[in-house]
Amino acid sequence: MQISELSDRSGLTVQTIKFYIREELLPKGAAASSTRSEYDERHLERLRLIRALREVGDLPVAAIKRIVAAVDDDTVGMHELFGTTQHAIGPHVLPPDDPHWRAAREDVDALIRELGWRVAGEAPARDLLAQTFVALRRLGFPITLTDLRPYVRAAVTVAEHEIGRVTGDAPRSRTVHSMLVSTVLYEQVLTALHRLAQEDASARRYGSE
Amino acid sequence: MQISELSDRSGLTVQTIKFYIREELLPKGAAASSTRSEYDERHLERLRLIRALREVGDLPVAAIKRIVAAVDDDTVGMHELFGTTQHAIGPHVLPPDDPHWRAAREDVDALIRELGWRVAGEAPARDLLAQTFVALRRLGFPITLTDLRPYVRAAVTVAEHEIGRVTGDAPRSRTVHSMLVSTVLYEQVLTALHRLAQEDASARRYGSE
DNA sequence: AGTCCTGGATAGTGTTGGTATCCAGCCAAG
DNA sequence: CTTGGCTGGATACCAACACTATCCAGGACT
Repeated sequence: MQISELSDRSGLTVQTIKFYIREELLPKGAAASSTRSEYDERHLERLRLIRALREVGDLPVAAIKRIVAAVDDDTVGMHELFGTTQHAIGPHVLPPDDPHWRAAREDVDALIRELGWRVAGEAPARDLLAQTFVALRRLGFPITLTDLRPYVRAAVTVAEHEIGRVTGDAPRSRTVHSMLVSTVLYEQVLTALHRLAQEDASARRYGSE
Repeated sequence: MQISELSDRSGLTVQTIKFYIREELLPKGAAASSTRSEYDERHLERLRLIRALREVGDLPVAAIKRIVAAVDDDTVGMHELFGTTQHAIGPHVLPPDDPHWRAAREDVDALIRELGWRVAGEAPARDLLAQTFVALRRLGFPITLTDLRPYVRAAVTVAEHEIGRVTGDAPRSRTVHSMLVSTVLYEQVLTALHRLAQEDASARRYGSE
């Protein structure tokens, strides 16, 4: 397959594909001559993955690069890939040395301990949650454990469902894709349904007609 | 209050505040002389809101501008503000004229009809969901209604909780803030907890030590 | 009187994610 | 065996975004 066919089938321009090769998101094709390379289904599949992570997951190119590097490394296990992905999707806020921030971060850590969750200490999602706590407090809407309970329950239910979906004796590449799909794409599914459910609830509460 | 005090108390630089005034996110202060203006608590509150929407919600400045315009317009009701916010947060993908896309979008519309949800036909979250469906299919992980059920349940539970939190006989500005907090900030709470719960589930499933 | 701060204007910066061009070198069709 | 189109590879360019830096002259405080 030539690059133009790869372009047609992936829906990305030739320039963009070249760009992804330069950025090492996509391996180059097998050189057939000095001005021609051969691409195969694996390239197409990789492009589909890249496109999903970029367009749906809105991940920066640098994050995708780290993810595909882990995908291509057979020594990386499922749980490690998970951590890599979490680090890649961020957020990449370096927490300011602020007492409010430290307090919020401590609340998050306490919550996770209390729930008995096994989560890496440096997981970026801890910072994301802490950052949100700080903002909520600044706005005069302090968060309470009671407020959090429905979120925790929802998150647990959904997460368990997702990990169950990944499990299976499929080949590694399939399992790996499944994991990325569960974390990155289904996060969007949850977000979208959350927004839609909110609009419905709002319509019920405030809507007249 | 001078602009320097506003800067200190909001944690934003003077330049940034000037920039927000230029961009009409923040009204200018009351001119006290040709080179001095007076700012009050409302300016500070507005800056806190802007900061939360930017840093936590990651909303573009243009979106925040539309939101605060609706906030400041007393004729805009709660549900309208809701719609404005949803449009502002996007996504702003103009759906391609693609049969796969149209099919996915039809699936989304059918799902919403089936659930009996009252959601605007042009709600961007419909497109977000459809876009995700397309990507999932392209990657060979088609979604089924069964897959979706836990997400729907989680979304409904959480959304109901949120709308309940907004309700109350507080002054409009408080209610309006509450609604924005619920939609933009609690979305991040849900996302963060989802990621943390996933990591825990993954650790349980794959973790050795 | 001197120093600092301010509003307002204009210009510049760094990052991100591509696009656009150009150049030979090939390859296949006529 | 030439001609037209496609290629790999390199370089330059671009637009959007969210600030950031400078400059200016006019107050204000000390």
